[in-house]
Amino acid sequence: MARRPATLDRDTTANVVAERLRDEIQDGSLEPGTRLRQNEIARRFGVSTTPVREAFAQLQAEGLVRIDPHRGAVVFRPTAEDLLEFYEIREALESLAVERTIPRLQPEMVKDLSGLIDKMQRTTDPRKWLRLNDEFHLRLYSPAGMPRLVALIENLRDASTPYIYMFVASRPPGDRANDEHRAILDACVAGDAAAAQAAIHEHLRSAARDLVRFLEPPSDGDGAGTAGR
Amino acid sequence: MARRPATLDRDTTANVVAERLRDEIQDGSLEPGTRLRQNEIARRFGVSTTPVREAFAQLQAEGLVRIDPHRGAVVFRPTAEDLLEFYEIREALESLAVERTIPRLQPEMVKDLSGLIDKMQRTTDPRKWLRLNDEFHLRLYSPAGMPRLVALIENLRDASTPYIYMFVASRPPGDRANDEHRAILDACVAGDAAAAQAAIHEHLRSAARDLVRFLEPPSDGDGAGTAGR
DNA sequence: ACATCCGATATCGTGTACGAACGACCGCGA
DNA sequence: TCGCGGTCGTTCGTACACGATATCGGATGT
Repeated sequence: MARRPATLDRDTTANVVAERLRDEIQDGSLEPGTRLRQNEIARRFGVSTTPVREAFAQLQAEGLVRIDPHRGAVVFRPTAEDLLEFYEIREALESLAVERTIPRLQPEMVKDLSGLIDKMQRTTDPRKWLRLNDEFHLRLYSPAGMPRLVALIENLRDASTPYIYMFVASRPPGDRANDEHRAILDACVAGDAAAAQAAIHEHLRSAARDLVRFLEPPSDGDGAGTAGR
Repeated sequence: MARRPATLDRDTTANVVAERLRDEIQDGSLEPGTRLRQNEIARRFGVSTTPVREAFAQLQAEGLVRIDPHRGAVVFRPTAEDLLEFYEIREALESLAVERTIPRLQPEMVKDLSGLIDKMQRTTDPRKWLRLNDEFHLRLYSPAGMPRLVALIENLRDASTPYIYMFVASRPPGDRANDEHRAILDACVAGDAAAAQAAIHEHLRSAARDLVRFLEPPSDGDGAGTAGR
């Protein structure tokens, strides 16, 4: 059946399913904690269950869903501690990346990155802002010539994206992030590795602080607030 | 204790297939570059092809195999640069882990780790030595209370294990690694984070040096030494 | 009468078998 | 020698059967 124009199938269906699910998770269409039933997804995309399973596996590898054997897949819902851990790891990783980037940073790349910051400043749509944000960081690290490192960073960023999205959607992006980005870039241009790393630390720390504050509204007397997971 | 990270469960056959393949890759039974045909593997384990595919996906996520769409899976063969990159990333990650471990290190754990070093010193079997080596590092980092970080480190270690195995199998383990382990542990006991991190750096750097030297026999006029991959 | 425990049923994930699609290889022809 | 088409092998996708797990209802005991 599904005899679709094969031209667009340049990817395997498992990949396209994974891609669409990833988008839906990251922009909040699928909230953390949602249970993903493979039959339902398969029907929804007009495919069979096997590629859906493969897609689940991919997403699990990326940390976006969790699969409990014989029980199914749920959209991953990290705890506040998990998020803090992610950010600490990212501090170490992005610190290394920016250190390696600095000596190889080309002027044209600087211009490029600067343009990205400007564009972010003019963007109000959360989804677009997030995409630009990711693009800025990944492009910034690409001159380091360490593709695995960049991939790891990308994964970690993806894992917390749903929450950042919720946060950014709730209150406007704010200028602070833009200032911090500018500070990072300036330090890189100046060739000052220590300053750039410090700026990254500050950037990530403030983001983590915001996020945790956002996730844990002041008084939550433990209890079974969210029994999920 | 620290059982396998994500989904280890002898329950589903996909996991057991993945586990056995992982072992075979890591101890060299399956050399890097080998093409894995799902029918063959399925027959060999007496299962169907679907769980084999799932197993491939898991191993790809761990960086042990590479899957090209419509072409199949091959055991991953990192280049020398890839290995160097892994080790640089590990320096950052393990550095962070040991820093977080130090304030929480319990005396009994120290005794435990010390025992592991002794056992390694008495071990000549490469496979056993490797297993103890991994165990030492992962146990050392476990008090940090950062499970994701430990999982990342474990993945990176796994990715280079096949090569370390080849190296260790070719020439006896040597005492240097043991001395370095001892130095790391001593610094931790002394509560000297900086010294511990320096020791880790030294440990990883010397390992990386050995590995690269082993992979690239002296005179190789660049060229297409190993066109693989 | 209420709560608890237990068992039948339904639902969903897992594994098997088969057909379809794609890429690789070989031989034929110009 | 180089390009082209056919054939084969392998992977990818589908449909179905099995098994495990969760849910709901009923029976039992206090």
